[in-house]
Amino acid sequence: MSVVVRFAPSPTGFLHLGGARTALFNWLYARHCGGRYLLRIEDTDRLRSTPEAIAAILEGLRWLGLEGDEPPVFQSERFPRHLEVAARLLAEGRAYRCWCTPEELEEMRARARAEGRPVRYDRRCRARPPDYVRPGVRPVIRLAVPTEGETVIEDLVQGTVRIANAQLDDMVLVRGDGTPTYMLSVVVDDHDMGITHVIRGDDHLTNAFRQLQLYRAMGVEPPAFAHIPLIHGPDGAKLSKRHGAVSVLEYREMGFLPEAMRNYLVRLGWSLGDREILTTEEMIAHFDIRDVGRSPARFDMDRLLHVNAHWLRQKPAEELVRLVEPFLARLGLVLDETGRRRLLDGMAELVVRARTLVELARGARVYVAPRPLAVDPRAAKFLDGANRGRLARLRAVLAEVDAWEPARLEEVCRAFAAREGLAFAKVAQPLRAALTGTTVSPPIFEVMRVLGREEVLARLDDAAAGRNPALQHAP
RNA sequence: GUCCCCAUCGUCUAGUGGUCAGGACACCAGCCUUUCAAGCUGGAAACGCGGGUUCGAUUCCCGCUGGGGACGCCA
Repeated sequence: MSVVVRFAPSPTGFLHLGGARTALFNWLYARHCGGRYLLRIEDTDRLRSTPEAIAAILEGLRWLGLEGDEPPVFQSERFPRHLEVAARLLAEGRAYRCWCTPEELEEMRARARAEGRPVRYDRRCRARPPDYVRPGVRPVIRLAVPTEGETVIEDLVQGTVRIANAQLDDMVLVRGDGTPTYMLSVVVDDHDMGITHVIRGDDHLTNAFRQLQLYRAMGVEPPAFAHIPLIHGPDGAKLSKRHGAVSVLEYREMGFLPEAMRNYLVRLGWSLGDREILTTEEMIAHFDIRDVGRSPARFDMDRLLHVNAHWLRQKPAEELVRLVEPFLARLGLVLDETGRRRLLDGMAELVVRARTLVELARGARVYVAPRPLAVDPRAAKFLDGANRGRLARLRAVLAEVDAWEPARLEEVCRAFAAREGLAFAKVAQPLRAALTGTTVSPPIFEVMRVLGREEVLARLDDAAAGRNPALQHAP
């Protein structure tokens, strides 16, 4: 049997990390099995579904490389089919009209809760004759589920889970306004789309029992279920907005790489021995939904940063330049030919100091920012009167250096420090401040190499003359 | 309240009826060093508790505790 899976987000918000991981697991399972991975937009709640959310979700999936193998199915376009199934169930006596008002249901629930009974619909309308009518009320259609016995699910992740049918509700299939509910739509669509494996968050586990009853009522074979644990925040509660960024697109803005996101996400609940770093090919080769653990994982930003730093370093310099350009633009920096050349040349020493593209852009200003360089407060302290004079003397020496390469430059600078009666560090830090505008940078002779003699001399002139403005915004 | 799920270092996890319980992130120390990183070396750090079963339980069973999830004419 060929595997068909789907990712089915409801477009009431953005694609969050949990959804992204669910999509990833579906995608990996399909790729591993040589099956198909489909997308379905669950927009049955017309009031809360928005085009913006649909666009954001698809964009998030595109960024992560988890687009569907076929164009997405929009659930709302399949209403007629859903209603047709409901009508059939009604005709067959497997479903019935319920004339209870929301107020009555609320009262029912309140009383059940107060008395410590399960909070369920009491099925009072189930026994009414088919021609019963209650004036002024638009009935809903409910599924008549067994009240005795138990329902068992052989979940690929959760194992055998059983629940007493008394715990089940006669769920609403069609609302009073005649529109189908999620419960009905999901089952009909999964069946019609030929879904063989439903892989989703374990917040849906209890729904699965109800849905199983619907499959039976429809007389069709249910898919296999795999309910994966949710991602929790650092405090252990279900990941939500109060934990900070949850939309995957925010992670793109923070300078994370899609391959790093996939690598981080897949290791939450799934592992391959001791392996922490995995290529997408390796994931596909080894992933099995059956190996996913049952305990929920907490989101850990430090770990994500570490994984991202790793994948950043795998990239060739050319690609990093391309990737960092938009982040430079945000800092108000435009890449001209000189900046591009320097960035490419100095990238190796920049990337080991960055965990994200945002940090990379920050480090890149040394090669990209125009003269006279803005200087941050800490660097400014190194550019006092005494040091300016010293930098002017050093400038004269550097102007005459025979070979402009790091080892030679270091020799010359060390000799200069000795002549000034100073430890080398006392010369290096002011030099760094003048050349980079900061106190943190790649090795100073590397910076000089990349910048070239002319630019170095010009920056020293700026510093000696006190031309550098203060950096306006903290880098 | 009812039902369901979970439980190995702070975090992500590996693992076994007998292991020095392994790795990674984070943390600490040292080396390197012109700053910051990276890198290297070392360190601290876990089987929630109580009962069983067993020659022997982190591992199997039960209970407890703790955590999470679901209980909508939301999805």
